[in-house]
Amino acid sequence: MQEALTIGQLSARSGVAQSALRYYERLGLIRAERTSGNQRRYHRSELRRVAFIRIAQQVGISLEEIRAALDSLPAARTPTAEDWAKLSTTWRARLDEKIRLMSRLRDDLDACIGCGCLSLRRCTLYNPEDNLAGEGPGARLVLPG
Amino acid sequence: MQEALTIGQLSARSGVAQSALRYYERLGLIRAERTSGNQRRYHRSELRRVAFIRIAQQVGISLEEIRAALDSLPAARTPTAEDWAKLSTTWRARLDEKIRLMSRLRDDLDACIGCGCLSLRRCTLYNPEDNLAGEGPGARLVLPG
DNA sequence: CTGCAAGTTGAAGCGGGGTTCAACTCAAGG
DNA sequence: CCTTGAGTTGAACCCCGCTTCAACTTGCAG
Repeated sequence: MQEALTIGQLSARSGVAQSALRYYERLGLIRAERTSGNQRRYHRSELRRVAFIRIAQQVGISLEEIRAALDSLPAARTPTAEDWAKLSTTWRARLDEKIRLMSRLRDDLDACIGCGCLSLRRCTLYNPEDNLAGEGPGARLVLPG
Repeated sequence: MQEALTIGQLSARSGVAQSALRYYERLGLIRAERTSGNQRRYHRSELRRVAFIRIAQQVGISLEEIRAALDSLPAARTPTAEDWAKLSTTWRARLDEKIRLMSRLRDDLDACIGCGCLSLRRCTLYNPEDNLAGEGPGARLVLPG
């Protein structure tokens, strides 16, 4: 098993179920060669792809988006450290954005806890873009009773 | 429309589709009285519940969990500011935890970008609990080629 | 050569979070 | 009244990310 990994090995090493690996293959996220007997054999570099997929998922990226990103890797050669780093960097930006949003949500929530409000119309937490303004009487800042 | 809201009004004010509101009702997340002609009429406090639901969803909480949390609200009276604040505070903790996890993910990703690695076995990013240790040859820290 | 674990496939199922549809009924203004 | 828009229902459907199943076939150790 020096060169190629069986699906069982890839699964054990990556912690991803075999069924999920086959599913990823169907979606074009990973690739496998076949033995004469039609069994999958994975190149070691697929380990890295799988790792990348799981990490991206944790960042909240859909499999379709991940596929698109992976498609940008050079097909001709095994991706280098720089190739991966480049992709990771774009994930890093996504992560930053997510963290930023969640932090804001938290801060807004703090403000709302202060007044006990969860006002739909005024609360930045629920209505960040203020796109429901001018709706008539509207919710009040403080609970009626 | 001083006292009760129709489903159309609640939908417009909350930005949540009518179908979703009916769905939430089926799941026991919100309630409605009925007119003599069987139409839903929502108490204004339901606006607040809906706001709460959407916020909780953004934090990544399932509808079932949200239902459980909302069930802890006093059924006998309209929830007060303090009731909401108490719930919000527990969400705040969830948010903190999520932010903590994502920040760690980001820091780990930074480290990995530094070395170009996405090693399954060594990388804390992918294998935080180190639960795959001792798997044989294993992935190397630096890409083979 | 045999026997058993490991691998193969397509189709179906699942849980979450809804949307869409058909076939009605209600409410309210002219 | 009558019309028209708003509401009602259950059932069916959708997308996502998988898992499970049945019915085989391969690979390899003894």
